Amino acid sequence: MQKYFEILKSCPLFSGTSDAELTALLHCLLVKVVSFGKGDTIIFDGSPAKYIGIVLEGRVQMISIDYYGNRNIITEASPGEMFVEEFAASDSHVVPLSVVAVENCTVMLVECSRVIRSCSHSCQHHHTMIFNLMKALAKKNITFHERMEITSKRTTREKLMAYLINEAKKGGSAEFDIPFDRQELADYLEVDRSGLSTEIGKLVRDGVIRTHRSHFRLL
Amino acid sequence: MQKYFEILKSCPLFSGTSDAELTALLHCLLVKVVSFGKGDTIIFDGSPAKYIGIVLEGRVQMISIDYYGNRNIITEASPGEMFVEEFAASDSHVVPLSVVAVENCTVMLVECSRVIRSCSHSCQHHHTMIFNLMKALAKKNITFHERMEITSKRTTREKLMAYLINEAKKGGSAEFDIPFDRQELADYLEVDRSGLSTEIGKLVRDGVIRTHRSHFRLL
DNA sequence: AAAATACCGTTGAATTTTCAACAAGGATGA
DNA sequence: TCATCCTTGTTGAAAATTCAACGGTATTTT
Repeated sequence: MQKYFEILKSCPLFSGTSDAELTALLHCLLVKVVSFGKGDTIIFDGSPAKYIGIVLEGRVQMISIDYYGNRNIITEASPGEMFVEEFAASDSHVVPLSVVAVENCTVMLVECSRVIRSCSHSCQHHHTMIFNLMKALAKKNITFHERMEITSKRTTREKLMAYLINEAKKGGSAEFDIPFDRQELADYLEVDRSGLSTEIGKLVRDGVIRTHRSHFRLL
Repeated sequence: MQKYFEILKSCPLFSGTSDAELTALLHCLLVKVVSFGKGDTIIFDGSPAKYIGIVLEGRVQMISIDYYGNRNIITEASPGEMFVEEFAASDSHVVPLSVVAVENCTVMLVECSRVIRSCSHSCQHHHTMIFNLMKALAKKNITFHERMEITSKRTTREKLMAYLINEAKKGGSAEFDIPFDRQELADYLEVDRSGLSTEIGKLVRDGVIRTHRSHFRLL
């Protein structure tokens, strides 16, 4: 557990918590640490929304698959980031998506009721965590707004450009790597993969971007 | 102000607050009550994210308009519901959308910093409000997931059916009114209005639905 | 190192959406 | 009541997306 201390301290849920406090909290919170192999499903669509997930190692994706088999990549989370906290924190008792491991990974599952309800000997920490959770939920909301800003565009080209410009802005550079392969990017942008490839080809020919695999450069 | 007491008590932010406490809080919170005419813009895209909005009368829509003039209706809020709280509660200092009055309406604007920071004489209330805000943000997150579940569908017909089935479920009846006219529904579903009308016509001919204006019935 | 697998770009046909324009039907207001 | 404005459905042409299939190239595994 000690080996994940730095990661946990970077998690927004524990922001403003000292090492000693964190140690105490981990005992109070009834946590589980679980490892998964690449491709494994960590949380199944429709399962009870009881836990807040925290990525400790590896990377996970939140996906949903519709009736026709179209996969929709909703978000992804890296070490230190939370997932499915919105479902655990609300009164919806079900997680309406699947969480899958895109690489070997280790996650921590925290019972949300333990986070939200005050316990006898560390009330101040629970107040802090509720505040942190509130902040994290607000931020996640904004992440969704950003995603919507992208996916609400009507054409593949517009979606792609909106996404790339946003990534460049986030990374602070016109040259960057994206966390998706082509199929994943298509599933994130909600478009057809071959159409996406075609559009990328056009953008390259038009001299707007350069790319190789997951590496992109805006010109 | 007294006339809005019942509405305010139904607002999730004040859940679990007594009349006396609410009166005290309103003094502490530095609120503004403002009225707008139909079509007025209540909050402009790009303005500072300082306030939490609460609808007291009328109805508001959160919209964004892209480079080409396409309107995107993101959510709408009725009396007792909050809006733009996700931006005020996070550290993003700007509201990335516009809030418009779809009919004459009155809203209350609460300085978010007053809600979040504890003040000397009513700390317990601030804890409660932070908790309530956390719950509300989690719920709003889920609302976005539901919307995404709809807009991520690839065809107009699928989007429309997903929307209608969801509305029927929410209302608990196969017969219901939607809060949109055709253009608004198209802007919510992120599709073309004429294409939407065509698709509605087909669904009616196929015997799947009946509709007149904003009234729908699933068969 | 070879084989197997996964990833990516391309193509053409079919489907769907978008766009512009128009007409009918309701609603609104003078 | 009449005139005007807004909403809705329709249509046809243009544009874009989807779908299926294939080949070449990288990556991974054996």
